[in-house]
Amino acid sequence: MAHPLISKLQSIGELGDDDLLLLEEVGKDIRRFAARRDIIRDGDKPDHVHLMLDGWACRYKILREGQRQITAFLVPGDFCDVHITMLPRMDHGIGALTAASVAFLSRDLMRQLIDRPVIARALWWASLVDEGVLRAWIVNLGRRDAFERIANLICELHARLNNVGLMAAGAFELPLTQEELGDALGLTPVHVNRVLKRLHEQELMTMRRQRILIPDIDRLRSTAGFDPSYLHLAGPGSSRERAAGAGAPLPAMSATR
Amino acid sequence: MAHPLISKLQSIGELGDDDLLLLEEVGKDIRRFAARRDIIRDGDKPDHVHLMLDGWACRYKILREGQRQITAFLVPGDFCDVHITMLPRMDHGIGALTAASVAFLSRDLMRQLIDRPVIARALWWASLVDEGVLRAWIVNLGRRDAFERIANLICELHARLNNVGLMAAGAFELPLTQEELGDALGLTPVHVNRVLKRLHEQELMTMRRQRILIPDIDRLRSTAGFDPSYLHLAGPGSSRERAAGAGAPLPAMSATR
DNA sequence: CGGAAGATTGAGAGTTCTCAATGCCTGTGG
DNA sequence: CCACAGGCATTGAGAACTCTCAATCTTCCG
Repeated sequence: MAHPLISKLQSIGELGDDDLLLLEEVGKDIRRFAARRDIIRDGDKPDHVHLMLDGWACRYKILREGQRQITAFLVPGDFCDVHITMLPRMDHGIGALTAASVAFLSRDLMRQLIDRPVIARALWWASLVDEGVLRAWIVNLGRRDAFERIANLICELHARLNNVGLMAAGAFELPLTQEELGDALGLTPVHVNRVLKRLHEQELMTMRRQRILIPDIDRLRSTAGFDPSYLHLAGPGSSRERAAGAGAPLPAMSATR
Repeated sequence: MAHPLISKLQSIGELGDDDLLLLEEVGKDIRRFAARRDIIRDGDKPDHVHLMLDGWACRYKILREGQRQITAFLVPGDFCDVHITMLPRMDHGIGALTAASVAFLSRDLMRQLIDRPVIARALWWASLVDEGVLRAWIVNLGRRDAFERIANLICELHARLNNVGLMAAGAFELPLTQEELGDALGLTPVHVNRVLKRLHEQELMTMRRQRILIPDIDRLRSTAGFDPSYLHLAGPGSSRERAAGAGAPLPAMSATR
């Protein structure tokens, strides 16, 4: 069975048979984490690379006074910590938001993956997109009020999930409490609640029982001022975006954060 | 003459003679930009990779109502847009903050650089650190008030500049107006001004004439709650931090900052 | 059915923003 | 060398947005 990483890489580049063979190795060591459990802690020096196979997780950092800031959401196909291939230790933690399955890849396997040009290239693409997502997150926190902020995050998740086929007619699962949403957006849970109410009243979106309903995505996008270009998703018409010059076959899809 | 990229890479890894020879090529096509000029615009599809050689620049994004959010400061040795090696177009702009010299590297040269294992590895390290800086930026915007926010940014710049020898006894050049500082921190220039005044009154730091004075960096750090671990700087004793296990040649690299 | 976590709602306090006026500095032209 | 213009820095006052503290209601589960 094709795991999420395979789908993700395939949506970016053309994988060869040997690539696929190697990628099969990835599913060999799988571990499960319960919801709200840490997958990796700040300061850890993991000796495996972790890959999300199922469930949601988030990157987060805890400050002095115990406040938490979430810096990214991880969904199946996202790596938790490519960092540790190069950096000495984790500078943030990763926690499971739902029950989750995580593949543990040995350093050796990771190296083999990276030695495959097509895979390496796809991973690089994904990492650049992730960086764009981080920048968008900064813009969201720095320049938008709570209303636009929430709407924008939902638009982003909508776009990303839609892109990997996890969307059903204007609705999707969002396994987050209002508090977690606040930790991601730099808001208190109380304020998240009030703004959510306002979004609901204006019929822009509804969050109920870990589920998001969006009656009219275009209207939500325009009132949120959402511009998906940073996700570099393949446009409907555009067969696929293409790097300006070089002749690399590399399209879109996002990931992480 | 050794340009900033060489110093930067050398501080990360041991460069061979052929590496150095290749890096000499980097200085062949240099262009200058006046202060406040765009180096690259949002949406551009540059066919060269740009490298900062001298001066400061910033990544930024302009929103609907014209508000600007700065997402990174670029100093000599930082790449402006490794992205375009893979992604189709810029999803943000880059502007010179001071007069700046920028090296233009052809795609071909860029490819040759990436083919060098040591250089690729160093670039990848830098890119991972940059990602950590982006996450720290998010934490700063999401969970700190204006006072800690400004103090933290200054602490970070202090640490980074100190690390590359651009610091002189508790003081350094910061070629930013209060408005630009606000654009980086998600604050209005008026509020930046008031908080700067408070920081000055408490003798934590002074910003005057594009220059930062820090009487006691440890005090500033502790009141700011600054934790430099995300910069992964070489500790004084520790020759260099080192990845837990292996050392492999790797591909990618990413951007700047 | 009882508990506990999460969602709601109200009231009051703080932080940050907006609008505006004024002061300071630097570079230019006379 | 001095006057003036324009950009930036300061300061004041009031408005807006978010937060804190608390109480109450719902929903989920054992």
